[in-house]
Amino acid sequence: MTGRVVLPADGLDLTSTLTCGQVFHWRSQGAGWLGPVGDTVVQIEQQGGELLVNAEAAAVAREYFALDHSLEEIYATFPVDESMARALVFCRGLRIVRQPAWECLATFITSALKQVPHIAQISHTLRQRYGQRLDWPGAEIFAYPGPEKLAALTEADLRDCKLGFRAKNLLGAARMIAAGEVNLDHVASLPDTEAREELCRLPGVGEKVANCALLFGFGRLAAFPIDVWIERVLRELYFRRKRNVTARRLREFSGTYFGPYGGYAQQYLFHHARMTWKKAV
DNA sequence: CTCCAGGTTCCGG
DNA sequence: CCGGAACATGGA
Repeated sequence: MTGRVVLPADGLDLTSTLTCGQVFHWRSQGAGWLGPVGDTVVQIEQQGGELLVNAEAAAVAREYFALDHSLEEIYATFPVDESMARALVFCRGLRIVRQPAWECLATFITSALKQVPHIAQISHTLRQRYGQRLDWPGAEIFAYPGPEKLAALTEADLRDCKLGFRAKNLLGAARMIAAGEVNLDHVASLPDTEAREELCRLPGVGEKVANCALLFGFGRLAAFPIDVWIERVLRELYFRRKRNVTARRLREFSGTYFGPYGGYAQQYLFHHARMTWKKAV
């Protein structure tokens, strides 16, 4: 056990941040959490308005948990309506974290048509079989395998990790990135629209997965992923009793109505709906 | 046994 | 542009 450092984290809700479905590999450990961020092991625990973190991971944690995001300023941009207000009360303190781009993108490629626990299982299997073992006493922690590592595998290898039809997509994406056909560093330098188009060149990456990657892995806080849950939220809370509301219409609405931090609004609506609309998985 | 899950892609109106 | 169907796997 290494020394611990205290980070001021006023207004943070660590638990909802790590369990809201933006990231899938953190393990509950005592009163806190243990997991890798890139190739750094982070052991973290919230005590009131402070975070206790292992000293060598302090800088990584500060960046990852986006402690520089001013939540109150973000909340001030949310649209004023009853649904948004309920979600905010329920999720206050939830932060959009800054995930390493590749592992975020890859994880959401494997998320298609899967429940959250399954996504977590796939992530763990991939890490355990093909990721680098990180040095941490008393626990086996693995980094997410890089695109070059996955590119060298076969589709059968990945299907054996229970990826199903997603195996071909993850493999294809890894190979395109490993070959330099798509460069994630370049994507990071592009405006939102162009970055999204570039990501959509990868197999298994459509609007939704691209927006998840942009929001959670590229810090594009306006990106608004529309999945089955958010589509229900939009249709039932914002288009109640409206006929013929197309996907395009929902996309246009969500792209403007929720403002410059639409991604935050999206995650709050998503988490709130999932936790309160019965049978929370 | 049937249904659905943080979708994408391809196909026919 | 829009609605349907196929695609793997596991849990309810």
